Amino acid sequence: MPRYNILPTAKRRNGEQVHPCVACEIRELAVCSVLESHELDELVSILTSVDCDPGDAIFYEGDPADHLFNVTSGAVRISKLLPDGRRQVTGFLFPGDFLGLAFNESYTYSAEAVGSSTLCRFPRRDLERLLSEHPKMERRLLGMASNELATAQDQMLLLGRKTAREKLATFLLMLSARAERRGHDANPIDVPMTRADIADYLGLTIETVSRTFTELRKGGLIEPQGATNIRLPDPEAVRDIAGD
Amino acid sequence: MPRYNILPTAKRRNGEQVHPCVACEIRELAVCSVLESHELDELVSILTSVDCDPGDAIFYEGDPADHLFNVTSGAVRISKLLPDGRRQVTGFLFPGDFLGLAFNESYTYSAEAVGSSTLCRFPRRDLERLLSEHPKMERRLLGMASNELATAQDQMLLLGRKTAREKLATFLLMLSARAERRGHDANPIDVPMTRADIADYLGLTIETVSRTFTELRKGGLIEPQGATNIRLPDPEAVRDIAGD
DNA sequence: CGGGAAGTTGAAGAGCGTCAAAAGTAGTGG
DNA sequence: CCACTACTTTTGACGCTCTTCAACTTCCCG
Repeated sequence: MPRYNILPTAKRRNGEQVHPCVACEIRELAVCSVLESHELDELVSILTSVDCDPGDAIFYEGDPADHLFNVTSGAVRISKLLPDGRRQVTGFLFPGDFLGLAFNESYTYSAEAVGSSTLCRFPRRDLERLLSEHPKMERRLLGMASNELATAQDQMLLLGRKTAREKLATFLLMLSARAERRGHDANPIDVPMTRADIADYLGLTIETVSRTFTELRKGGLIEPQGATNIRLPDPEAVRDIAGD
Repeated sequence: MPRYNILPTAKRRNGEQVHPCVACEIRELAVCSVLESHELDELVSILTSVDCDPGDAIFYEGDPADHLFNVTSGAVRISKLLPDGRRQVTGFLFPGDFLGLAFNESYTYSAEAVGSSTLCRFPRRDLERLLSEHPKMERRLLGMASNELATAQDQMLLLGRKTAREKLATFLLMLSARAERRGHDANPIDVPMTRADIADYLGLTIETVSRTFTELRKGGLIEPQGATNIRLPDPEAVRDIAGD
């Protein structure tokens, strides 16, 4: 079960109390990047911090869409189910990513924490009011939505037309690129999700994912460094396999 | 080759000259729905009408993204290619749908007319200026983008987890629902696209699409009424097959 | 009519899924 | 620290859905 907290004030190294958003490491990536320091106060006033353990549900498909979120640490998995249990993971969200941008009354997908994660939660009504008062936030959100749309189309190309090998290669490069965008190392890649998550994201089974990882490892294209860490000795070779 | 025209004024039945957007049949579905009559003038001043024959390219993946579009008649196909020619159709657009919403410098996909189609074309710079002056247009666009995202996720579920049979059934119901939303009949469905388009949209081959159509026809689930028309004798049965 | 594209059908094969079992990993408590 | 359990991952054998390749048919437009 997620834990909901009011946002604590953060401390600078010298002990000075500062606005929590000002200390937020991923603010530049999030919606908040367009707000001035004094405007952040309005955001904080409607915001709750949410701590999640691995596997915690943030919301389920069909739940009333009362809240919007911003991932601040960890990783979140977005998924949809067919009635018989087949699952499609439609995306992984990382710090800075926005969650819940479906202007319907209900969520059309489920969201769960992959590893330990934290999120900023905004009541939808309050955020919508804030948005209409700050068109630049709306513009920022439109930009983020456009990017998500482009990502979704890349994923459709992957799901519809790529082989298992190409899918895995593309997946690893995606993780690498997203880590880099958040200021982390691009190369030894952190892979926090399980085989089941990866399989459901790539439209494969866990067995095929496992076999394909083995195949890439034996081909010298990946070097596992631990349970959740993979090194790419030759990123260009992986790029060649990924295709697009 | 598409033909570019300045937007002609439209005539009411009594011969009165009226603003072309006022006569536009699909205005309620498009971005334009949020604008007052006098605000439409600003839109018309930056707009060019584009007529396309079947197969005409509207733009290609990689082209500089200088224009945005609104489909006003016909149908448009959005697609991406892999270097070796494998193609994924990521969506079909119908009257009222917005095209080009990728705030990058280049288009990340190609757009082509499926049948004879017309579009409203806006220079990107001009439209962006207009958007920043009319936050309600921006809000409308954000809403449309959210809907597209939800559609994209449905399509990922289809591509990653559905069988050929389920894919075809879902596809037909999608066409039916979209026709209805535009005020057309939901049941004898107009299917203007080729087997190749359908195959590349559903992540299948043309042969599998053809075989599956035959199978559905022999099962009494669809009744072809002509080259581009299909009747569903029992829509509920099709819904059962579609799954979600 | 006639020619080219679009669609259908058949036979064979590949890639990935399914089922099953073994091996590895993590957490828990004595 | 080790044993016990539960879960995740890997590996193997086999089967099925969909693809590939090929031939044939139908449709359409000059």
